Amino acid sequence: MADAANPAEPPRKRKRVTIADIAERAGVTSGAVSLAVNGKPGVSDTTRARILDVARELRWRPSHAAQTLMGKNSEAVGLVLARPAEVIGEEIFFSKFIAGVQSTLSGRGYSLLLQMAEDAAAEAAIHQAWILDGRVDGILVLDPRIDDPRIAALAGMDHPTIVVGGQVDRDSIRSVHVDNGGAMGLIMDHLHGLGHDRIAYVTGDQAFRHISERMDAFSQFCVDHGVWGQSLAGNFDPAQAREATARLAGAPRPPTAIVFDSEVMAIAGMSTLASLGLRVPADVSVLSWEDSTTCQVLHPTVTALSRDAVSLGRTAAAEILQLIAGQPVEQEPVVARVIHRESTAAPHPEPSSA
Amino acid sequence: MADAANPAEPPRKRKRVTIADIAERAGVTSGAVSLAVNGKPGVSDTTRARILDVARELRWRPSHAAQTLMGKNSEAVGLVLARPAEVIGEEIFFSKFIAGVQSTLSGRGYSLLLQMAEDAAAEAAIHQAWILDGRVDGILVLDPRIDDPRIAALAGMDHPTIVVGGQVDRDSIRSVHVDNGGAMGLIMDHLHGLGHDRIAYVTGDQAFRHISERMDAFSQFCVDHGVWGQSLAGNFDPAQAREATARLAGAPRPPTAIVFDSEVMAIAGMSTLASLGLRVPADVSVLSWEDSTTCQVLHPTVTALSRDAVSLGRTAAAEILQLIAGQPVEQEPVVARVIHRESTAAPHPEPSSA
DNA sequence: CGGCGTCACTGTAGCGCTTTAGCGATGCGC
DNA sequence: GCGCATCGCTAAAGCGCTACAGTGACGCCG
Repeated sequence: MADAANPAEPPRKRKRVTIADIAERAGVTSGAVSLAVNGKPGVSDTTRARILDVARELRWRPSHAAQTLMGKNSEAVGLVLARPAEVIGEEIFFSKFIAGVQSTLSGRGYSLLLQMAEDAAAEAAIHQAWILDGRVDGILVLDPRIDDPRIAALAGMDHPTIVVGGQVDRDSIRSVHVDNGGAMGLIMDHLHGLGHDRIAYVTGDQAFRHISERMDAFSQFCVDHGVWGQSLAGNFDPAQAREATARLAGAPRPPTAIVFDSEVMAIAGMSTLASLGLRVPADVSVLSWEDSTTCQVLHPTVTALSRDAVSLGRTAAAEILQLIAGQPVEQEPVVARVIHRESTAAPHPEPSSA
Repeated sequence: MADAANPAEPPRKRKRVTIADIAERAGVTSGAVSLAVNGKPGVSDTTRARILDVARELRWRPSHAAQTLMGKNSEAVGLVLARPAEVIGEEIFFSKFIAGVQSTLSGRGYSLLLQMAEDAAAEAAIHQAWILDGRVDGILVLDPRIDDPRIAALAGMDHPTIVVGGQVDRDSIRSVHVDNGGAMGLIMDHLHGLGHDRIAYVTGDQAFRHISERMDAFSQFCVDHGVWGQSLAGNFDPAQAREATARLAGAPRPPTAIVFDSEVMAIAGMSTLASLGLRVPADVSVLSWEDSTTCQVLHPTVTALSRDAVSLGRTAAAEILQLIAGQPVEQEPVVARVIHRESTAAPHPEPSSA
C-alpha cells in the first residue's frame, strides 16, 4: 500500500493507547488500571476516579483481542447462512430477521458475525471454528432440517445456541418457540370461519423442520374439521408456485382458498390466478404465510400471517443473550396473527358448476 | 472429536489445542511450529511435514485473538447499518447487498461484522472502535450523504474503506463506481424512446448522495431532450409515495410515466393508480429503480432498473478485498439495465382530454 | 586447522490485558 | 502492645502467538 519509505517520519503509526499508558499517567500500575476500569474492588474510590479520568482523556478503548485472549466474552453472536446468495436476496425473511437480531444485539453492544456457507456441513465447520476461537459468545441456527448435521455438531459443544424455525429434540439446545402448528391453526380458523371447506396449501421446502410442522398441523385440522385439504409440495421457487397454482385451478373441483408458504410464492400464485381469469377473492381466496409491504399494496391486498420476522429476530437475539448471560431463558412465544385483507373472503355458494 | 486421551479424567473442559501442544508432541519448540504452519523458512522440510501432521492430528486451529493481538489481519470486513430495523427489513436492497457481499467474502474466508446504529455519528464511532481494535480489515460504507460525518472520520484513519452508493470527493477513500447518472439516462432513454415526454420522478431521500446524483441526471435529461419532467421529493416511505402518486395523477396534465426510486415505492404507486381507476400502462407507465421477484409477478409486471444489488455487493466486497491486499483496485463498473416489462408502454396519443 | 557462513532450531521477549500472590500500612480487638 | 484482618496497591505470571537474537553443528575455504 502507501508504504513510502518516509524520511522525516511524522506521527505515522497512530499508536494504540494501552492501560500501561494510563497507568503511567495516573502514577499506578497497569494492574490497578485494570481493576479500576472493570469496576472491581481493590482500588480506592479516589484512585479509581483519577484513573477513569485519565482513561477518558486518552480515549482509551480496551483491546478486544487481548480480552478474548484472556477468555473474555467476544460480544458477538454468529450466524451462518447456508443458502445461495440469490435466495437470501429474494426472500424478505432474511432481511427482516437479521434486522431484528441486530436491533436487539446492537442495543447491548453486541455485533453479529455473519458468514455464508455452501451447505450445512460447511456451516457446522464455521460454527466449530468460531466457538473454539471464542470469536462468538453464541450461535444462531436458522431453519433446522430433519437430521441436521449442524445441530448434531453443536449439541456436543456445550455452547449457547438458539435454533430458530422449528423445535429440536435435543435438550442441550434451545429453540425459539415458534408455534408453527398454532399459526397454521389460526390460518385455518380464519379460512374455515369464512366458510371455506376446500383448502389447498402450497408449501415451501419440506426438508425444513418448520415446514413439516406446518404440514402436520394442516392435515390435522382438515381431519378434525372435515375440511377437504390438499397440500402441494414446493420449494419456495415462484415458478413452482405458479405451476402448483395452475394445477389447482385446473382441477375438477378446485379449492376455494389457497395458502402459500411465502410471500413470493403467494404473489406468484395470485398473478397466475389472474392470468387464468380467476378473481381473488371472488373465485378463490389467497393467504400468504409472511407479511410484507408488498402484501399491503398489491391489488387486492393480501391477507397474511404476520409472524413478524423482525420481532422473531429480536426474540432470538434476546434469548441468546440470556443464554450467554447464564440467565434462565424466558421463552416468550412469538405471536403470530392473521392480518385480514382483501384477498380472503367467504367463498361463493358453489362456483356455479354450470 | 474422539478426545479420549485420558482414562480417569473425564474430558470436562475441552482445553484449547495450542502450538505448544503441537511442539511437545513433535519434539520441537513453539517457535518452530509457528514457522512451520506459516510456511516460513527456518525449518527443514521433514520437520515441517512432521509438525503439520501433528497439527492436523490434533485438529489445531490458530487462535484468532492471539493473532490479531500480534497485529495480524482479522479476516473480517465491517458494515454498519444506520437505518431503523423496519426499513432494513422492508427494503429488499439490504438483503441482496449483504448476500452479495457475503458470497464474495465467504469465498475468501472472510466474515462480515455487522452492527446497527442510531445515526451516522454512532456509526462512525463503531467504525473507529473496530479499526483501532483491528477487528476489521476493511470497512464498507453504505449510502453516503451530503457532508457525511462517517466519511470525514474515516478519511482521517487511513484504513481500507469502500463507499457504496455515491461518489465521494475524498481521494483517500474509494467508491464503488455506480453510475447513477448513466442509469437514469437508460431509464429516460427507455421512456423517451417509447414516446413519453411528460415524465415524473418520485425520489427517495434526497440527503443521500446517490439520490441527488439521480435527480441531477433526471433534470439534465429533461433539459437536453425537451421533456417535461417533474421530480417529487420522497423518503422511501410507501405512504409518501402513494400521496405523491395521487398528486401527480390529479394534476391538470398528469405525467404519462412515473419513475419510482424503489420497488416498494413503485408498488405503492401502482396500487394508488389502480385505486384511482387509472390503468398501467394504458394511462400511465411505471418504472421501478430496483428489480425484484415482486416486479416479475405483479400484474402488470413492472419494468425495472436492474442494478442488481447482489452483484453490487459482490463488487464492493471484491474491491475492499483488493484494497486490503494492497492490490490496485479494478473499478469494474456495476452494470445496470432496464428490464422492459408490462408496466411501461407507449403513451396514448393524448389521454382524450374529454 | 582455524575462521566463517549456513542451516535448523531454541529461547525469550513481547502484544494488551487479567489475575493472583504478596507486601507495607492501618485499624481493631483483647 | 501484639496478633490479625483489611485495605490499596505492586509485581509478575500467563493467555497463544510471532519475531528475532542466539546457539550449536556442520561444511567449506584458504
